[in-house]
Amino acid sequence: MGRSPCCEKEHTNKGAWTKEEDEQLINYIKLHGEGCWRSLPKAAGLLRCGKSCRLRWINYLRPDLKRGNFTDEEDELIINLHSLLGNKWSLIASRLPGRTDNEIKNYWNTHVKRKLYSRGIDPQTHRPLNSSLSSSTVTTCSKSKTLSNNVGSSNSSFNNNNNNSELRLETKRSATPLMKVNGKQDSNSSGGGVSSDEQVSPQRRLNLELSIGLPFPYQSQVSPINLKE
DNA sequence: AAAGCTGCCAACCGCGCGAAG
DNA sequence: CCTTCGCGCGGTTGGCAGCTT
Repeated sequence: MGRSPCCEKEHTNKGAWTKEEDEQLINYIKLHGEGCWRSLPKAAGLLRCGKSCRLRWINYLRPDLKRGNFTDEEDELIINLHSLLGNKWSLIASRLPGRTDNEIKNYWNTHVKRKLYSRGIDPQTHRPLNSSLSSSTVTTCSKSKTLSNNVGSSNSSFNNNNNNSELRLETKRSATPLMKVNGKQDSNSSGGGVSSDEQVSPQRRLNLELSIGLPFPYQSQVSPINLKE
């Protein structure tokens, strides 16, 4: 339906970024800040689509990225947040400075799920596996790809299954431009989105007053999430 | 030593949303 | 209002590295 592709595909590179491309992108953003991703590649002399540039910057090149292993605290935080938010990786990432949604998503699919399974917890519902055995097949998948397909990806299954937790989320982007790191705002706030302590207007505060009646282990640790602390 | 398998992660894709015109 | 544009998100995939047989 007439949606034009995000970029002219003819003359754009795809796949892994080269060092040169990285440097070009970094240099350009240093000079001009983030934003206007669509026009950035041309301006920066990159044969990439804007989307690709944005992703590369956000997920890999940003100076404030932590990288390295997740700590146990981060693990638990991710689990708690996921129990509240489901697969809202960007929201979860906004609570973990220096971590990106992509990174957390990958980490969830590769490590955390397994960890939860080993604790006997269904990673989608955050309830004991027994209680959700009927709905979610606990396959001991031998392939990671099938694992992520089987267990991971369905957003809706989280929402549907999790009927015990009364989620009151305003996760619409209108209410949560959490990660708005676009040009105008500031180029510092590339800072993983959370640094936005500064100027979160009341309307823009994420209202995650979550009243939750989780049957399982996290309720004691769950506190209302409010991005402006 | 080689082949096959598994795990991981960077990057891509499609779509929804809000803003602008 | 309606349409178009651009951004950002979540899901998925390709390919490499490490491990096992």
